[in-house]
Amino acid sequence: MSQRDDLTKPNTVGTTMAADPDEAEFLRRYAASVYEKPSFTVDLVILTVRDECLHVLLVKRAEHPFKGCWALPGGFLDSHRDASVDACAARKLVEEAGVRAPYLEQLKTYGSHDRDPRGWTATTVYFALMASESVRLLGNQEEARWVRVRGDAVGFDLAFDHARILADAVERLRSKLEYTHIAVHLLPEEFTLPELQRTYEIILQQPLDKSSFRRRVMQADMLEELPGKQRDGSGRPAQLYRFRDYDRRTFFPRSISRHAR
Amino acid sequence: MSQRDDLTKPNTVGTTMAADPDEAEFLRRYAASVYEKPSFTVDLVILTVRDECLHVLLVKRAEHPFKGCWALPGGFLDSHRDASVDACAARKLVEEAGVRAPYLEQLKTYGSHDRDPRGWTATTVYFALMASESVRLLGNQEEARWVRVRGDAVGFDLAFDHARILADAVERLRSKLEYTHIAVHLLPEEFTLPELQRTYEIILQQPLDKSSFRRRVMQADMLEELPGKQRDGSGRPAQLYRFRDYDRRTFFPRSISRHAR
DNA sequence: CACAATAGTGGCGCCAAGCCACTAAGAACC
DNA sequence: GGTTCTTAGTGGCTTGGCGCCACTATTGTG
Repeated sequence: MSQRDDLTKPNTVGTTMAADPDEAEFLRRYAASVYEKPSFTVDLVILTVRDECLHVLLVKRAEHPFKGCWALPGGFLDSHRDASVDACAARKLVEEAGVRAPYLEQLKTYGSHDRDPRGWTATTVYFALMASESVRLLGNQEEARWVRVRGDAVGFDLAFDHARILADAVERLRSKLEYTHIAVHLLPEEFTLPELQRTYEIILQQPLDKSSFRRRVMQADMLEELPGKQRDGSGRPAQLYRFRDYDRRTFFPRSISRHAR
Repeated sequence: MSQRDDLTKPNTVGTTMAADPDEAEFLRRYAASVYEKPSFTVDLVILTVRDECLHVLLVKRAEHPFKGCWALPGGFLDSHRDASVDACAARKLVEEAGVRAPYLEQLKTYGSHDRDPRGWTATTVYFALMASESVRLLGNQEEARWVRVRGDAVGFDLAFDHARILADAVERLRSKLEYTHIAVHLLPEEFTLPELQRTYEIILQQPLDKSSFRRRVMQADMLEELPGKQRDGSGRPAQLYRFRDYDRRTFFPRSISRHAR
């Protein structure tokens, strides 16, 4: 405990500091931490399903470094406007994608001296799910675009460590899909069971059995049947459902078994 | 996309900035984010099992705010010494608890304007598991102490939002115990199956069936039998085992069913 | 009216977990 | 030395959810 550099900070320095043999070392390190706080940003992995494929929202960087390169949307936390990291993520979601309140969850924080050529940065990454129908991109279409995700990557390089971050987000989405309901956030409010199953299949990249899937979903009692409503296609129309409670989290008793782990 | 305050930063300002109607607004917000970066710290929830109870390592704060209050160990990231947030957490683990390489996993990042009375701070929290036998507390015993966790809290107030953080860490530990092997990190290298089962029971706060537990663990093929070795007590001696591969992550095919969810 | 296409149901077997009774091996006590 | 206590370890039956697959239902189309 002799080398603690804990939450003691600026305003109290000099007031309650005891004369201590380690004081010089303490102050040296303290000064360093004060004057070289890492830059702190919040980035978003915004995912949706369209055209039978998982897509991620990317923006083209207008400035160096990685100028012209595609990157995850995000940016500096504004301590004046953002009451919390969560609030910052919600703000950026609105500003970048013009979306009301889809699923938003903190993924992980990435920070190192070399992830940004300009020096030490930390970014807290959130991942968001939304229905492709509810997306209206604001601003210049050339700056932001939905990009198809194949496997756990897009087909080209991303700025910074964003490729790694995207891969982590996709893996998290996959593993959560195995035992939770969250795929409903990738669909519009009203949807059919075959549509929901197709969404799971697209993300898990594996066909699912119709009967097992229906049993699983219906036993979880998470859907509300919309009486009389049906959606037609080329075959028999399918019953429309609505997700019952967007706040409740439903866990399935077993994971969907995946052949290749 | 008109209000992006992305990773553009100091050294490039003025060099590649285009004359833009939003430039004034951009610079105002940019300046704010540069001069008011939140303080960035790393805190640790270090957990162990001793005396049939979950314990967390707490330190007594020597400085304001919350002077004299118990808090999670942690402190400022030192951008000179810490190559990454993970490295910072590993360093603090050694400095605070004098431990080599136990289980260490990022939990979550907490950041807001009001979690610290001095202003905007963000902390990335890690949680660590270790065998109580391998713990040797360094420094003054009055500054750091193992504190019993009842439910998901200690019996008194903690500094900052550390009570909430502790509760989140305990919940994460519980949910991970339901489908992974990680409780082995709470035991010494050599242990018996009843000891492992007892560890699960203590953390899950629920008795487990011996037969089911043994089947589950043995089918996962994660333990190595230490031939001839037995540990004796008051009854029949139990077989000693060693965890086979500390890097591999084993998932059980089904969760342990918990009665009260 | 047959047929294609998609939605939805039902039944069988498997597998891991719950539950519980049983055996195994040592210590303590008489 | 045998009985009893205590804890370790095994085995068998039941249960519940999922994989699998066949079957029915309801629409459009030629």
